[in-house]
Amino acid sequence: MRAGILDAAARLLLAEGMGSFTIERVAELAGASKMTIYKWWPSKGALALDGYFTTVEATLAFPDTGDLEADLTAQLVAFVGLLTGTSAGRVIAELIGQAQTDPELAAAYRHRYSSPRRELAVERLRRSQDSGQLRHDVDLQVVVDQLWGACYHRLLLPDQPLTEQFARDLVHNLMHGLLTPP
Amino acid sequence: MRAGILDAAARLLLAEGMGSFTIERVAELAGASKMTIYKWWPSKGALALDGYFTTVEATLAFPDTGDLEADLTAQLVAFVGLLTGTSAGRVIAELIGQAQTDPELAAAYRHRYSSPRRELAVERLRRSQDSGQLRHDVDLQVVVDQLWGACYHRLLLPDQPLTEQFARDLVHNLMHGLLTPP
Amino acid sequence: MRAGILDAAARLLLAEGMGSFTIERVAELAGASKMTIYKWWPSKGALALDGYFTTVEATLAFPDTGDLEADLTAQLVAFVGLLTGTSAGRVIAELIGQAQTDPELAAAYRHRYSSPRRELAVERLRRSQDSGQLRHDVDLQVVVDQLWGACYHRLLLPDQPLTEQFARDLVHNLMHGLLTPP
Amino acid sequence: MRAGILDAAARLLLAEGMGSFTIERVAELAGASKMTIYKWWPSKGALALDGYFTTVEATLAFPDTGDLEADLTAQLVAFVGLLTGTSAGRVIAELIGQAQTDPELAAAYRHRYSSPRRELAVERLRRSQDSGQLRHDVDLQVVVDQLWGACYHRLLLPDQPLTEQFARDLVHNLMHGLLTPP
DNA sequence: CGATAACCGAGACGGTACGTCCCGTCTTCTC
DNA sequence: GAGAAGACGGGACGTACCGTCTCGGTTATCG
Repeated sequence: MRAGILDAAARLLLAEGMGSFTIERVAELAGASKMTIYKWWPSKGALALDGYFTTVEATLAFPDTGDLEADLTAQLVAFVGLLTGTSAGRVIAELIGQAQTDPELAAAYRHRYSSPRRELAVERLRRSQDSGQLRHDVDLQVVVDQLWGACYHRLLLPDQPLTEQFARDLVHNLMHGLLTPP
Repeated sequence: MRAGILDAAARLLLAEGMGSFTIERVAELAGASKMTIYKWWPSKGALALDGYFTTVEATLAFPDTGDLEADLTAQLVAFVGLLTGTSAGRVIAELIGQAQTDPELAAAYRHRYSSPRRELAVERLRRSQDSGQLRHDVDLQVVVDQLWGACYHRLLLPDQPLTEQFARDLVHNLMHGLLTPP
Repeated sequence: MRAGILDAAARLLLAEGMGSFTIERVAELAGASKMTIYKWWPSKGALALDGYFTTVEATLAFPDTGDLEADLTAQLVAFVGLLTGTSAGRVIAELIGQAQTDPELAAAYRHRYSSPRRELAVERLRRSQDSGQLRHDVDLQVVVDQLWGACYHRLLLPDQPLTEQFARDLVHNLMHGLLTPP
Repeated sequence: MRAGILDAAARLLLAEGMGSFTIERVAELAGASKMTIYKWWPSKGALALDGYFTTVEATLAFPDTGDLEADLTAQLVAFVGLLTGTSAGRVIAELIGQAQTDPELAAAYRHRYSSPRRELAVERLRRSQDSGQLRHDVDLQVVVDQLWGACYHRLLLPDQPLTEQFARDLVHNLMHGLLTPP
């Protein structure tokens, strides 16, 4: 029953987005009772998130070829591709949006998705820092916000397009700095 | 009447957040009819945004002392201060959240707030680029995402704290790059 | 809209009885919103009663031919005919049943139906008492319970059948007493 | 287990009335499973009735002193006392109310309570009829409705109060008739 | 200056979804 | 192997807002 509900939730979410995502419609689609849903998920956002990640489970493994710049670029290009090439972008944006007024969803998103991702990235960065490639005084968490956070920014506040070139620029800018070399 | 409605909207928004922000409650608070509100605002998000900026109108002028790094740091520190020191942070986060499923609000936010801000920042950056301080191959819009976008990231997905040090790190990282100098 | 709702309520009540009488179904049948119903009726029983009497409005005028015994018999025979010959019997029984746990309905039933009926009967009886036909020490309200109340008893607790003969017996017993004349 | 369930049912019924009488709450109170209850009682009304009579078991034996009028008066006064002096009145009213839409309860009430009571009364009356005190053409079942039925009427449709005097009047009216003696 | 139009408050209305409660059935696990 | 524990689909409850829609009464403009 849990599986059926999650499946129905994912189907509804991908087909119609959070705007039409309703506990009643999920229950109907899943042939389940609303009570059953309320028993297991604290909010509709939490259900949407759970349904989304259970079926989609984007794996985006983090490459480590030794060339940090290439690895980061590859990862970010893939991330941008996911956000723009599939319906994942809209769904993630709507989930994050919902999370702003749904603490349960916010917590779930953090524990389930965003924290582990940050950690993966930090680990990869730390290896380069340990090998002396990156400066030792750099707070690697900040780096994450300047790369992936920048992508989320363009996803959520789409003033400017989210392109592969954007992903490449992010890495290049941050690696080499903006200042004209002396 | 417009003024009264905007005032009521702002009061409600600051007092209870988007979760309780309802056109009916705004109408009641303002002593206005719902029809009047619908006549002037296309969605509750647009009203919330309008109410917020009409009363708060954060001005955050962009300094230009000639020292780009200092100017950016000052600006970002002030921005972080706004987001964390007042109720503006929560309100902005909830507005952006709402905008994910409210196209009217998204457009309004873009035209009214985020685009002009980007442009101000880009102009300041361009002056430094023109003067040769910044590399000429840098896309300045990307820089905006790597500074302000990173702040929004920590606002909307608060895995990591949004501190003054974070703001300083953003500028330093990006200006000088992460790579260990040869 | 009130009229449409009352009509729908009456149709549902007569067609399916109180068991299926649901505010949601009335709303659906009437093409009305549940809120509209809740705005005007304090309970589903009150709505059922209102719907019932608005459309049925049993008039059962009280005859006064001068012959009390004949008048009472005629009235009671007609009453029994209404209770057994139409669907009114079941509906009234269910309304009274519902009223046992629905104070709003109980009050409505009393003011709207049962009190005026008692009064009509008492008036007719009083005329006979004034003319000396009935003993002056008789509490006429008690008489009502011994005639109509007895019918309700057989309606609500159907151990014994509710027949025309029963109606006739009620009047005869009470008029002449049970004791063997000396 | 049966005993525990009946006890819980009775406690709940007396404490909160039929409005809050729920199979789930009885199960919880009794520490029993709902299945167990459904195995033994066909409806919640049947359970309520069973619980009520198992613990209360009003005995109200029927006196026979040879003086019919005194016996009937004593019995009815006691009956009215039960209905008004204890919580039995409300419970019985609610049970009869529930029975209007619960056939299982209606049947149970009839077999368990109302039929035997009628029979007791009829037997007492028949003895007086056999002894020539009562007229032979009187249908004794009708008499029951004109005495006890009248009390139920005032219980279920409380337009007029249910008093000891009422009980006395019932007997006197019916015994002696209403007509002014010639 | 008085008629006439626009505007706006008030709030009713059909809807949709909410989150809760209880029904009657069922499975599971324990004693 | 009976029974507690409780999950489950179903359906109604009463509430909150949505966005649309009349109503009147008050302004404010124009004849």
